[in-house]
Amino acid sequence: MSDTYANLLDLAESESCARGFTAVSYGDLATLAGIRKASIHHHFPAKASLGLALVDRYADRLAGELAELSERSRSGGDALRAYLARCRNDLRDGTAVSLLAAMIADAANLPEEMRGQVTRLRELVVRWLGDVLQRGRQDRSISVSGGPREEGLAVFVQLLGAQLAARAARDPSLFDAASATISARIFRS
Amino acid sequence: MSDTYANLLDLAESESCARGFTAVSYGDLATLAGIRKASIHHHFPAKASLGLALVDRYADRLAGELAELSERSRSGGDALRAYLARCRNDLRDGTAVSLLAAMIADAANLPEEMRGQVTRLRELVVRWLGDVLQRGRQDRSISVSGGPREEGLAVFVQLLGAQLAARAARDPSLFDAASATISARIFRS
DNA sequence: GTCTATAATGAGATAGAC
DNA sequence: GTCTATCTCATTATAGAC
Repeated sequence: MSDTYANLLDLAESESCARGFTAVSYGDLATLAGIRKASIHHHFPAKASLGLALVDRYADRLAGELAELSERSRSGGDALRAYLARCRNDLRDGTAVSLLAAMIADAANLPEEMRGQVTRLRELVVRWLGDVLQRGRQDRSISVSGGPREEGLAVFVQLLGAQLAARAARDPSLFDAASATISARIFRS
Repeated sequence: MSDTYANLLDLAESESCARGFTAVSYGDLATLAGIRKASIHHHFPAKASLGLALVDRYADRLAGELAELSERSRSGGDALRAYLARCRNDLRDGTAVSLLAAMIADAANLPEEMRGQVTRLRELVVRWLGDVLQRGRQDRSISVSGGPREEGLAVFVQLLGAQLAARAARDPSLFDAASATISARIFRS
């Protein structure tokens, strides 16, 4: 794994969060990386292989980060708060969303294999959110009316929509307004 | 009524709901309409003009439909239920979303003028949802904890996320699962 | 690993005949 | 209004030199 390889993945991720994987071209990446676009084919023969490498790397990182986030949090409420902050942070100045949100928005134009990975990633996050809500209910930091699984999915899609609406308006504060009810509805204390 | 013009808009709308406006080409539309792509330029000289006509026509139709939906509903709860059914119906077999959702997902790649129209459309719907929640609170068909405006925005982005997640998975039932908490949380009776 | 050069395709768009 | 023909440009991708 050369520097260029990882650097190309970094650039592809950043650009995909801003405009979607489909809109990112080898020409864009070549310019950003300071090499020629033909050179990118040495690392990623086809664009689908770049996409797969991108989502696979992200899946590993996300699973690790969520696990770490659970461990570090002293309550389910803390973990959920940290996840909210993470989503908010991915918005940058309102020109981007998290990679998972970007891929869900763009899924209809993604290679089939990539779309399957996106579904698995969504299920991973929804499951994690359900666990966090369950934990928060037990430690009394969270109050949800429905079952943790369906509430986890509800939180996920609300944050997904909030991120995409904020990017569309290029206004990160829209995310805050659109996700405020999660805090208001769920957190105790 | 004129034939090709309206037909092209219909086809562009249908394809945009499935794959996003950016992914729809003159070549696609020409094949679907049974004409040559050069002929499309007679009706829409540039693709941006097609996009503008598309979103403008949708804005008119949506405003009318929402107003009619308010009038026909006997309570705020009924109006919200009808809106939920409308979103669900736009999913078709899980391969599409409502045009507004599709444009928000694709906004980063849309012509600037189109993006402005998308923002105005989003504000229109969020305002309508806020009014409906307010009305439902007064007629006691709806129970919301927060203010109608922020709850309206929350409902909007949850439905936005639910639609896009369902399209990504090509599974319309995912929309049902992801929007179930709206009914559970809000409706009285 | 990166380069130049070059397909091969498909996109949006224009000119002008009918 | 629709056609053929053509243009320009961007895209993914390959071959082969260095």
